Amino acid sequence: MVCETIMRTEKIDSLNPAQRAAVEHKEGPLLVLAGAGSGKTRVITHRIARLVERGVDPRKILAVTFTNKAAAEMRNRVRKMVGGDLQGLWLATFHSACARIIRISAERVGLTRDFTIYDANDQKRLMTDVAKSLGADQEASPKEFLNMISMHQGRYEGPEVLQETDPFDRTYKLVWEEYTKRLRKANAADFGDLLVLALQIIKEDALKQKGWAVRWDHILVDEFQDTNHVQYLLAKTLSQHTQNLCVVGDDDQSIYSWRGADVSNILEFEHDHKDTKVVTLEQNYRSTKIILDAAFSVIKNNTGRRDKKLWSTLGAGEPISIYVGFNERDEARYVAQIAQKLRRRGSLGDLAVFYRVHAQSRAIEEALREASIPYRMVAAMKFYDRAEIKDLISYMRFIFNPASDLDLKRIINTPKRGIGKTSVGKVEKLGGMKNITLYEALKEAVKPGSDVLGSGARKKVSSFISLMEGLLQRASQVLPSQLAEEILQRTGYVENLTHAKNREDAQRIENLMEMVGSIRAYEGEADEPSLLDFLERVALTADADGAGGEGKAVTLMTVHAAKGLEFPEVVVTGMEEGVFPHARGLFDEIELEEERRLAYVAYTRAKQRLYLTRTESRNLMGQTRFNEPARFLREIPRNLCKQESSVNKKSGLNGEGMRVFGRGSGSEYGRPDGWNEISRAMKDAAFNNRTHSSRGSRKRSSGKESPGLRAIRAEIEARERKKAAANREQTKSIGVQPERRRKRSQTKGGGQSTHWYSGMKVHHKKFGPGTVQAWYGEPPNQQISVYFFKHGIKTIISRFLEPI
DNA sequence: CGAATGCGACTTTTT
DNA sequence: GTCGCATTCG
Repeated sequence: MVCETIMRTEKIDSLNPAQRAAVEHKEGPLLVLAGAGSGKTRVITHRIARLVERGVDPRKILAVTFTNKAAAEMRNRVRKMVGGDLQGLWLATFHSACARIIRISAERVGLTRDFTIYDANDQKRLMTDVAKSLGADQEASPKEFLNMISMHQGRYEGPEVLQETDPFDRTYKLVWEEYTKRLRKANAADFGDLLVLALQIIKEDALKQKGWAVRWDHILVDEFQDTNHVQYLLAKTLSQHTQNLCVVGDDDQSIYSWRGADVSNILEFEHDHKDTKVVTLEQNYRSTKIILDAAFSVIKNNTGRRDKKLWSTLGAGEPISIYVGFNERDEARYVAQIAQKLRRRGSLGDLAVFYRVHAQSRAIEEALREASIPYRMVAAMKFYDRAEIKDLISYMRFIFNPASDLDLKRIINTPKRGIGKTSVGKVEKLGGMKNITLYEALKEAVKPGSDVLGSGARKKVSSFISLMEGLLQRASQVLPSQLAEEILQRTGYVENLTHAKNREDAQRIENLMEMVGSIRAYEGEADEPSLLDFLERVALTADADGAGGEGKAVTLMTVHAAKGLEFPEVVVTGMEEGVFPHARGLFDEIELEEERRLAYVAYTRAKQRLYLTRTESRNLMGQTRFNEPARFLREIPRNLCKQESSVNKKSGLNGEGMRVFGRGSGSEYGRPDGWNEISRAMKDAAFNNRTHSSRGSRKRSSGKESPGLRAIRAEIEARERKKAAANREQTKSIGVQPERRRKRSQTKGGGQSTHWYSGMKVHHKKFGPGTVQAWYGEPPNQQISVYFFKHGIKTIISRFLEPI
């Protein structure tokens, strides 16, 4: 304890030599390779403080981070260090910094200061519209179009890179151009645009060595491994005149390549910047040695990483706990047990539970609620996602920027005011013809002499327009919160809910009140509260980080959300092939390595204790799966682990299994008998096998499998081997097909085979790439089939033979 | 025009 | 299991 305190103090007050070198570095490019927990944020904040101390004007410093959270934290720390005198320092996320730049120079890229930022939802709705109107909706889904666009944007490429000769590219190009046109017409920009447009502006300036290009003397970039090409170019262009570019990152923690992050930015930084000073931070101040060793033994399996290994003086610490649950509820119960243990110590806040995908949180939440353990979830946008909140925001956005057709369409008939699809469609057409915004078209349509609308609709539209005009006026006179209240009142939104009188509606009203409250809170906290600023925050803030509600509660979040955080105790759930690593990455080396980095990030969040859990059986997306243990589990040396308990102990398997499948509740109840039989048989086999192998040494039990199992295994393995090659080819070719719109076919007959399994006849057949459908018994029991991920029966059998 | 119903699709990560 | 969408019906 004493030791720890000393350590802490030292950590705060002094820098180690490497850190100091990074902080003191004066001019020229600087690359800081900062391993997990090596004091990366400290280096940046100290460096900023040091620059100011050395007389650099804070106005000449730009520090960019990736998340709002990081930016806020950094701001706090710097403020403390420098003592409040940060006037003019830019410390922001890439996106908000770019938004700011664009607002100031909006006219140069065809926007006005009041432009709206479209989030993923808005983008999708707009794209749906665009694709439909161009008849391109058969070529790809809106989401796919958007993905392609954002990929190109991230590389700083425009539609002009597309080949006219390629039929798909030609449509895609049209779609892209139309999409951009409509965005601009709505005076809006999407996320990708923010970066691209800002870069455009800056590049223009760079040619003449003026304006934004020479605005800052020092550029600092955090989480550099997550930057995409545009972000890289932004940093580079902004620092061209001084070369004072400091980038900090860790290639092992690059987990955003799926959205365009380019690790080569960090791997090749030195090639691109002559005379780069490189500092590597390898001393870890966060985790115990065991945790670091485990993390390293996993990450070292990746290729092409920069060589480094973290070390720590914090002592070996506890072994890593591994728990094998029967199903996700059992797993969740185990999590709740850990939480209870901490609660008795009064340190619930020390615990964080991670999962690969949000869908996993459900079971955990339920178990925690059942045990009355408070938790807070770092969920993406749950609150803002609610319809009523979106409505209110749409009102506010429309009032702020009446060119936003998307918002107008959302609110024009919410609450119901008799302006239906037909009317809107007519007016939309008018707008399209005259090339004016929807709102302008509405005004046209009610002018005397116009015959676009019938008299009934006309009247309703007029009254809507006057309602909006009234609110538009108020916008400039009152604070956002006041405006919100007036919207809710004057549009009859709240009244409408009050009348309806459902339980849900009451909740909706409450949510709206909460929203108004949070706007007020914003006004109290912001330097210059304005509608513009507020809406920008809404658009650029995905993490609704629980408004300071740290308190005594367990933290639940995805691994991605956990990056940059640390907790004394961490549980990583769902350590199974197909869950973590996620099924999508299973067949691709590159993606698999990213999953591995993700695991690395997860493990290195833990300071003192790390728990890893997996399950025998997992219900996810409506299907029950029996997954292999995650390779990220197997890659950890056994001597660092301790198996807490597992299904082969006491009630874990048979008792629980019977309960769940025999007379469980919900969808599990009443399954046809075949289900029980197959699961029973499998579990029995597992049980028998486990009782042999789990005793004593942890060696693999290959010699101990029963003759029956061995035979089955041999047979299946032979078959699998034979199929493997063909299978792989097939998977490959299927993967690229534009056939995705077609439903997966369930043609009978093809590829069906039968195996004897524990004295039971099991049929199985290939169902899709990497998935095998298996069932027990004869039809009509087929419909109770189980989907075995990846290898089918082999998965189950081989799993039984593995200790972990 | 709007409500009800059914259907299907979609389930990785986020600024 | 959940959501949004589309179609249908009143």
